[in-house]
Amino acid sequence: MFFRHLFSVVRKTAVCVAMEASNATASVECKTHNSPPSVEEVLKMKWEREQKDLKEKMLLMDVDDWSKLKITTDVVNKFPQKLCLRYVGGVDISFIKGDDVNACAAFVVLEFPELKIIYKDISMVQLTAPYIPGFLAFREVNSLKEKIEKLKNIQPSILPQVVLVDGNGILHPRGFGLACHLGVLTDLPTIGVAKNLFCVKKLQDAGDWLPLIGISGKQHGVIYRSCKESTNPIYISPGHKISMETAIWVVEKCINYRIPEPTRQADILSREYIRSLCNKGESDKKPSHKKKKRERGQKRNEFDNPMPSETCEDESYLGPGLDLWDS
DNA sequence: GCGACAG
DNA sequence: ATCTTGTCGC
Repeated sequence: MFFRHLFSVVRKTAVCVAMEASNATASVECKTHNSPPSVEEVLKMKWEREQKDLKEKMLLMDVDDWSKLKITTDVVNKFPQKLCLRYVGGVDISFIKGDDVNACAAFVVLEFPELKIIYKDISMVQLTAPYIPGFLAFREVNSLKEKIEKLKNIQPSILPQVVLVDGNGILHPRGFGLACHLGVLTDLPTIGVAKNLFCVKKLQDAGDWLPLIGISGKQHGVIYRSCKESTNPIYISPGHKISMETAIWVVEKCINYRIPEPTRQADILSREYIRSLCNKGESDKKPSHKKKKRERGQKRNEFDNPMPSETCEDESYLGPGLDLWDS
């Protein structure tokens, strides 16, 4: 059972998590009408409304047959393809060191359950919006959405039945992370898979706390140990048109290494592209791909930073009743 | 006032 | 996100 892999968090990333205020106010603090609002504050208020509107279209349940049946490897050929999970997508964006605008976006489709790449779309994109914590989607979602829409047009037969997104789903200050945003805009099931815990609510006052093994109410996501080689967990939350249970099931089936294959491949390919940019002429925007792959360089990233030995006493795994933040 | 903050 | 080698362990 994958739930056995869930473990209580004693890592530093989790320490900063705080309890959500019961009287949830807008997370964007409006200054008292003394100083004029900064550009960032204006953006936050505008984007917060947008998130709220889009969130109404979000669906947190399994809507497709494959997600209800969860037919696995051995019987996959005995059923009509419509009932099976066959195509899993992954998206990721990589950046150049000193460039805030130009980045490389990758969208891949893997065949399931073999997890082999059958489609890839990697290209440079322009990211104009700034990155503001809690509003990642406004920086990245358009580039990703375009690639998905492109596939809808040129080869809808291999359109992924679910897309894994690097970033959070409902595990988000306002319950609407990048995975949700992308899901609603593309009308595809999405799953958020983050490599770091995003604090849903900052510690407001001394004494504020958050039970990781929850108390009541809504479950925002799970902390998931994806493989035995790494104690460093990932953070899974449903994005759109998928249930918590199915989201975990999909991620589990996509694990070769710590990061599920769809997003891992998207990450590898976009980095590779950026790298070939640097090796090539700096003025040329269209570099020719070099087939040179650094087998060892990749491998390093696969097993990220092991947990410090002092924090390794986490034999306390969470049970199936895991709750996270209340909403 | 300062640090933290998915990617 | 990005800057970065070797190294320890199964």
